[in-house]
Amino acid sequence: MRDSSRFPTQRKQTIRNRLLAGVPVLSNDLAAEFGVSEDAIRRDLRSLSAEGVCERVYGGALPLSTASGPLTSRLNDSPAEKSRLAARALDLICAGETVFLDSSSTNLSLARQMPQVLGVNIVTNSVLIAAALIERPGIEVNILGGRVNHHVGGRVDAKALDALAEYSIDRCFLGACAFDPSEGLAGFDRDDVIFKRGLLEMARSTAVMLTTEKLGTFAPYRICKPTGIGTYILSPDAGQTLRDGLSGAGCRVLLAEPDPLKEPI
Amino acid sequence: MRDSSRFPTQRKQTIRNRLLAGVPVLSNDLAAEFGVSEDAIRRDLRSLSAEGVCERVYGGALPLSTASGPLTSRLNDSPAEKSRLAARALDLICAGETVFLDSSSTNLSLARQMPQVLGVNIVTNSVLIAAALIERPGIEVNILGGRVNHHVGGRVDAKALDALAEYSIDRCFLGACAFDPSEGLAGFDRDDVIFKRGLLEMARSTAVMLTTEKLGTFAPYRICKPTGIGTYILSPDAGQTLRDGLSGAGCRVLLAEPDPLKEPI
DNA sequence: ATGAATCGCGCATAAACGTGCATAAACAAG
DNA sequence: CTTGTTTATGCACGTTTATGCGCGATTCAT
Repeated sequence: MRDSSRFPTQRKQTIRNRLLAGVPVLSNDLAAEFGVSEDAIRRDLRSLSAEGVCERVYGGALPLSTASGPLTSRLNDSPAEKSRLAARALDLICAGETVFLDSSSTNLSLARQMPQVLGVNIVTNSVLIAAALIERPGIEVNILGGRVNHHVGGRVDAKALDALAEYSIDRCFLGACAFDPSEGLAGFDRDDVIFKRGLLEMARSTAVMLTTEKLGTFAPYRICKPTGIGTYILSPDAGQTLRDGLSGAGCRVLLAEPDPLKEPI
Repeated sequence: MRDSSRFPTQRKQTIRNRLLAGVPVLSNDLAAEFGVSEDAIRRDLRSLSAEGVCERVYGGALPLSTASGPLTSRLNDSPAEKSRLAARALDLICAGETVFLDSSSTNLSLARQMPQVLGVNIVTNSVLIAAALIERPGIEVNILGGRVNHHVGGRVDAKALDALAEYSIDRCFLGACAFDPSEGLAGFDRDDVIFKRGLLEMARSTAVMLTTEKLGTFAPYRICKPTGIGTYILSPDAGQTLRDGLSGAGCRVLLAEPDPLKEPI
C-alpha cells in the first residue's frame, strides 16, 4: 500500500486529483495500487461522481472536467511513441541550460519526464508544460504571457516574440506540425509559424521531435527548410532514406528506443 | 515511552510539530509510540484540530497546511468547501466581463467549475488556472508571463503588474492567505502581496473566497483592511459576528450552500 | 449467443469514533 | 498536612465508518 494513502480520505483525494488532472482511472488498477478491494474503489468513484469530478464508466471512471477539444485529442495520439521520443530528447538537455519548450504534445511529454532536480531553466509558451513543471524544485519555469491560443494551447502572437527576447535560449525544442523531406517544417496556424521562425533565429541550437505519422505531411505555412533544424529525433521505424538524407544535409539524427511491444520477442 | 513525552504537554507538542511539518499521523501508531490509549491521542488531535493545525480523518489526522506551504498540499485541503464557495462565486460572473483570477486553490476550483461556453475573458497569473480553462471554447484566456513562483504557482513579481495594466479588469477574485476581522487580509510572500495590492487598485470590483480555516489567521504582510474588499464569499458555518461585522462595514457577504452531508436530514 | 468481467445492493464485521463516568495524579489554598 | 479543584487518563458502551463478501443483474467482447 502506498504510504500517502493509509487513510481512506487520502486515497480518495489522490483519485480526485488524478481525475481533475484529466487522467482516466481503472477500478482494478486502483484497487491493486491502494491495496483495497474494488468495492472500496467503486464507493470512492460513486462519491466522486456525485461531486461532479468524474463520470463512471464500465471498468472505472473518466474525468469530467477536461473537454475533448483539439488539444486533448492530440495528447491521446500515440502517447507511447511521443514518450519514447521525449525520453531520447531528455539526453540532450544538460544542467544549467536555458531550454525553450514550444507548445506541443511531444514537448509536454518531455516536460513530464523531466527529473525533479534537473538544474535547468525552462522557458515555454505552453500553459500545460508550465503546469507540469511547477512542482519540480530544481526547474526554473518561465512562461510567455498574453492571450492563449486555444488551438495551440499556448501563446504564439507577435508580442510573444518580444517577450522571448528577454531570454537567452541555449536549446529550443520546436513543436512540429508537418514535415516533408523536401519542403521542410510547416504549420497550420499563421501566428504560430511566425513565432516559431523567430524562435529558430534566437536559439543557439534547435531540435525537433517527429512522430512517424508526421513524416511526409504538409501544412500551409512554411517554417523552415530541413537544414534549418540542428537535431532531429525520430522513431526507429522512420525511413532509412529520410534518415540518410537528413544526415547527409548536415543534420544530427537521433533515434528513440524501439517499441518493446513490437519487438520480435 | 519516548523520553521527550513523559508529560502530556510535550506529547501534544511533538504531535503538533509533526503535523506542522506536514506529516500525517495515525491514532493507533501514536498511542503505541507514547504508551497511552487511543482516547488520549484522539483528545490531542481534537484539540490540535481546533487550533487549526490539522484536519481529523478516520484513522488519524492530516496536516492542515497553512497558505505558506507548497501548492499541491493546499489543493488537497477541504476541497469540498472550496468547491461550494466557488459555486457561489460563479453567480457573480456575467457574460462579457473581464475577470482576473488570482493564483489560489479556491480560484482554481472556480475555474474548473466554469461552464464551457460562458462568454468571459479570463486573465490570470496562475498556470494551473490557465491550463484548466484551455479547452473551453467560450472562455478567452490570458496569462501573465514571466518567472513562475513555485510557492504561489503563478507569476507575482513586479513586472506582472505592468503586464496587468494591459487589461481592464471588471472583476477580480483575490487569492486569500490569511484573514482576521480586525487586521484584514494578509499574505506570506512579499512579492505576492505587492502584486495583490496593485491588483486591488486596478480592478473595478473585488471579491475574495475564504474557507473557514482561514478566518482568524495571520500572515506577515498586510494586503488590505477588511473594507478593502467589496464582496466576501464565506461558508455558512462562518461566525455570525464576523458576517454582521463585514456587512455593517459596507461589504457584501455571500454564503455558500451548506454541506449536504452535515445537514440534519 | 455465450462466457467473462463488472456492477449494484444488502449484509456482516472490524476498526475507529464520541460520550459519559470513574480514577488518579498534580496543584493551590487553607 | 488536609482539602478541594483541575487535569489527564482509561474504560465501557453505543454509534458511525470503512471494508469485504456473496448473489443476482448488467455489460462487454468474441
